[in-house]
Amino acid sequence: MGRRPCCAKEGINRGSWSVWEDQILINYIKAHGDGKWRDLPQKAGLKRCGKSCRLRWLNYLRPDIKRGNISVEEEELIVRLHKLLGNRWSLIAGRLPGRTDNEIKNYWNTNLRKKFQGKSKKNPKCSSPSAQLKHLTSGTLQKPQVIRAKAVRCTKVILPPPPSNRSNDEIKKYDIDERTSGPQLEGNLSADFLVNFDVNDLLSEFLNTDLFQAAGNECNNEKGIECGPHPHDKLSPCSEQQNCTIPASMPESWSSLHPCQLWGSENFTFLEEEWLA
DNA sequence: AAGGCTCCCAACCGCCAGGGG
DNA sequence: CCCCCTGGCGGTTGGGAGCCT
Repeated sequence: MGRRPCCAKEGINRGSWSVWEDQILINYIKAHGDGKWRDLPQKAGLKRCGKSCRLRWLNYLRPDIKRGNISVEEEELIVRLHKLLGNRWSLIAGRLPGRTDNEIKNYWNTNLRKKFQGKSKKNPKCSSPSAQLKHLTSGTLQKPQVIRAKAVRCTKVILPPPPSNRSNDEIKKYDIDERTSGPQLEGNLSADFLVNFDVNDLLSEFLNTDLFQAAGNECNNEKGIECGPHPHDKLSPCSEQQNCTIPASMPESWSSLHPCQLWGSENFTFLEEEWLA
């Protein structure tokens, strides 16, 4: 017995969506919310597979989708994140607000793959970033934790909780710009949410860029966030009292990779909203 | 002008993980 | 446990647009 198809193939529209189909879907989701994709087409009166409706909504119709060309900053970010994460498009998309995994995947395949792949001789053991991750986690760490990361849409920088001895004003200052809102790691940084791997092995190139060079001892990043020790501490050691400067030229899109996110001293600690051990 | 070719990207497909019964 | 359903992910496809000859 084979896999049950996600929907009946007969009487189902396929291919490009028409304007009126889009409108029906938008209206339905506005009224009832998304989810329950299997039932949605019937309830909404669409002759489409539920999966197709989901895809259309997530990749094209959502109001927060950013359309238009990928900027230079976004492209740089994609390239760096691809080096770091490999073909984990949803994770990469999670760092680019308004961009979808499909869009980034397409952009990579059409514009960047030829440009950036096959340039360097690869270590066969570490032929891809994910392979590197596996290699690192199996070899250098006591307890490998990475299996799969659930992507989150990047709308807010994740910070460790403010030190408890701060005043209210200080804590307020510590918070992130209200322009961005969305998922934030709350409470304690549980080990369940952390994935550790050696920054020097995996990320030295990534971090050793102009954007991530420590430029001083005072934290004067544009959001006024006080930072703790950063991953590039290893590259440019500093004490807990010494913080790092984010260059003013840092593109907005890079805020999703604020070094505060990359928290840790012994190992580079990469935070995602959810890691499944 | 027209036919062939290439590129782009929306859409599809199969697989997988998690949750609930 | 096992099975089924659902949502999510990454790889692939194919139609249309644009370019070239």
